[in-house]
Amino acid sequence: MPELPEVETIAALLRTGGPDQQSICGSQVQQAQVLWARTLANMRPRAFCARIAGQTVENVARRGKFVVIPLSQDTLLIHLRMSGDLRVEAALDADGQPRQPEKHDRLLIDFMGGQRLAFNDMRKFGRAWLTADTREVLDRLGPEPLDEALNAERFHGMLNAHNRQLKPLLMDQRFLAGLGNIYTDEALHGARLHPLLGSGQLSLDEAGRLLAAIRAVLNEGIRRNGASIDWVYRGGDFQNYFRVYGRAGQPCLTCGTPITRLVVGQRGTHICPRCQAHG
DNA sequence: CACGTCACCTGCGTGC
DNA sequence: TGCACGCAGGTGACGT
Repeated sequence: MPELPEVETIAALLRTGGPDQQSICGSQVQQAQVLWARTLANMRPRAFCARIAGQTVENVARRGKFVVIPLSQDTLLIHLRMSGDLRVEAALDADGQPRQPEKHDRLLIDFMGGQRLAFNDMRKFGRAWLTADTREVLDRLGPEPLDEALNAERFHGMLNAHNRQLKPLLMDQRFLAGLGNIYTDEALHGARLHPLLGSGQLSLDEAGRLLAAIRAVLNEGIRRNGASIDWVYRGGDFQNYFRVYGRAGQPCLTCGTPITRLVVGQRGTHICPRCQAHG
């Protein structure tokens, strides 16, 4: 799934529009269709459709990996998990008939004025919440890695408050909001840190390096409109600039040593064994 | 508290 | 060709 840069790209496209689509801001919901009930995290389909109808989209933002869509009464929160995607299209086809859902569409929101927001999610892991109080969903998230209020000293303190394997800690959304498997591997390589290092052992210098590397990969991901892999989210090209992720056996772009793959916390993990020597 | 395992889902690539 | 298996950008519930 989309990690922070992909979610940011998707949210920005919905908020400001793009070459082939308009912004959804200011649009009023005409009706919704729920094609897979479990996509709704906190409501049943009938209640969701009744409650969202008539509300107007005020903005589209992001918090961690959540797409945050404030409406006139409630807020729609969407988490894309592994395979989710959001697209905007015309609600009616060329003949004026309601457009048929695409394969794996789970939720459709039609607006007055003829636009449709479609939540497509092959693996059905994605979730949507409609709530008047976003805190009940977002409260558990850690800080935003790109928030300037976070600095090396604070980050060092956060890391040292635990003694956990570095990679699973970075991917824990309660610790820091937005990193997933790809950007974590890329950031650890950028910081020359092994994913299994104990977070409690990092020095201030290492914490500062790690925070800078996290921001560098996230900012580059955003600048390139995210990564597009296989059938999941298309649009960005950051996948062409990975330095370790998916490159097992290929030379490290820094030192030439073959990249190796290991498993950390059940997730495929890619490192340069020379640049990221353990201990 | 930290870590491992499994569950939730569908689809693709690989090897027999 | 068929089929089993491993793998996939995430998260949460358990058990140890």
